[in-house]
Amino acid sequence: METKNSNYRISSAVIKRLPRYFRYLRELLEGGRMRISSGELSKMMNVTASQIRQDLNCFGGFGQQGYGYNVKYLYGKISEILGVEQGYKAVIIGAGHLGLALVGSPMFAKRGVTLSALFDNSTELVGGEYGNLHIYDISELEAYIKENGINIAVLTLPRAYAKEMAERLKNLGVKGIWNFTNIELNFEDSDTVVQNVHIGDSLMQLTYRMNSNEEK
Amino acid sequence: METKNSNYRISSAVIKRLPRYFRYLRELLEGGRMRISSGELSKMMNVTASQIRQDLNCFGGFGQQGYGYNVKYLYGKISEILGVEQGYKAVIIGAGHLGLALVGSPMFAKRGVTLSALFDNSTELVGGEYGNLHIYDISELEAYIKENGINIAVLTLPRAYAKEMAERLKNLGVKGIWNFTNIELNFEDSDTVVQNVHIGDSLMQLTYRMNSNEEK
DNA sequence: TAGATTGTTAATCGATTAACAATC
DNA sequence: TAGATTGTTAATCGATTAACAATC
Repeated sequence: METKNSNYRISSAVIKRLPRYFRYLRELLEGGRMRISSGELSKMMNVTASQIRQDLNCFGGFGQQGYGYNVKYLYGKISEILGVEQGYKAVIIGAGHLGLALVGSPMFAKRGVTLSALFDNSTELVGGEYGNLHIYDISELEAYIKENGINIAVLTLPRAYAKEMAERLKNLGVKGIWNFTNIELNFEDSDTVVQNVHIGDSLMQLTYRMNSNEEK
Repeated sequence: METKNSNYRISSAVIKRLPRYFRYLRELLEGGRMRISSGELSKMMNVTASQIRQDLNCFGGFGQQGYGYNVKYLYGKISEILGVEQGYKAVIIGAGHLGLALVGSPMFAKRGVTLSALFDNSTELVGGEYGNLHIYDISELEAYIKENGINIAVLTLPRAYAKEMAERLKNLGVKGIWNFTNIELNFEDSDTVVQNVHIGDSLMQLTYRMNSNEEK
């Protein structure tokens, strides 16, 4: 990427905000908007204009004084930063409801990730199709991943299998694991990164807020 | 709740960490562990002991000098803070794969939330059952929610319906909306709280990290 | 040119960590 | 009592906001 300062570490506070910029810019783009100022975007997103300018400047000067930001250009830059242009390829491991829900969603396509196949260990499911994706037996995992250059594995299998499966995937050279089991996986110092999803934590934030609302 | 300082605002940094404490404490409890020190917990969780003590002290002195924290007691306190003891009752709106995946998960039960029913607008699904839950027609929503004292609605319906449905729920007096559609809902100054889940943001964090890993 | 808005530095604010007295 | 570990204050660190010169 030819953005500035590729070396110094971007704070995780900034990283967590990037996907939200991506979403808002996409909407602006789809709405046919050509340009946007940090001031106007800040109102839409309920953050300060200062923060937006600071965040973007971690990666480079994407705007123009007196003009603002070109929506299409900025969207492209953010996409680049987030790896959307990399054309990552993913498989889903576990063809239960959650796996199938993910197949049915436009989320991956919008983010430049191509879903390639499903895997399961149930003989009932294996051999079937869902949303144009074939469901393979889990024993075919090694061959499939190597042949198809898969970078990402989505874990939607029972948590009991998660750790073992993650190891297997790391050894296969899969570079990203998106983990929906409620286990916290992590590979320190590995070049396989794990993103743990704790959907229950979100439910807890909701109930916390409901609860503290009530006290007033 | 009889914890200290119920009045002053807890920072959102702390709130976001609470569910993780809840998870770790639960595991300790299930493992039969009686007590834990901030030092040991900090090693398990990869945070500083200082942070743990600070976080817990926002709500009260749950430990004991020279001893540490009683696991069961602390778990109880955290549960209280997070609203787990409130016995919230939830319905799921949208009986697609995502909705059904949630029904099948122990997540709600573990967090003190009782799933009560599913709603959908598809005549094929309405009248059916899934995981002991009845699937009602969406037209029955008003009556059902009032009769059954539902506090939480989980939105797993197509995003096009989300905004309208959220309004409807707010007017029905539902106190919490857990929104899985990719829309950002918010009710300022309402006593209905919305928790937006942006699962795609998590995917983007994964691809960001994969991408920045590659640059090295 | 004048107006607008960025990029960036400096100031502020808040969150994290360190340290230690209190106390079990 | 001695040892351990909390609760809490103070110090540090980092993130956010404000301000403004640069510049389109």
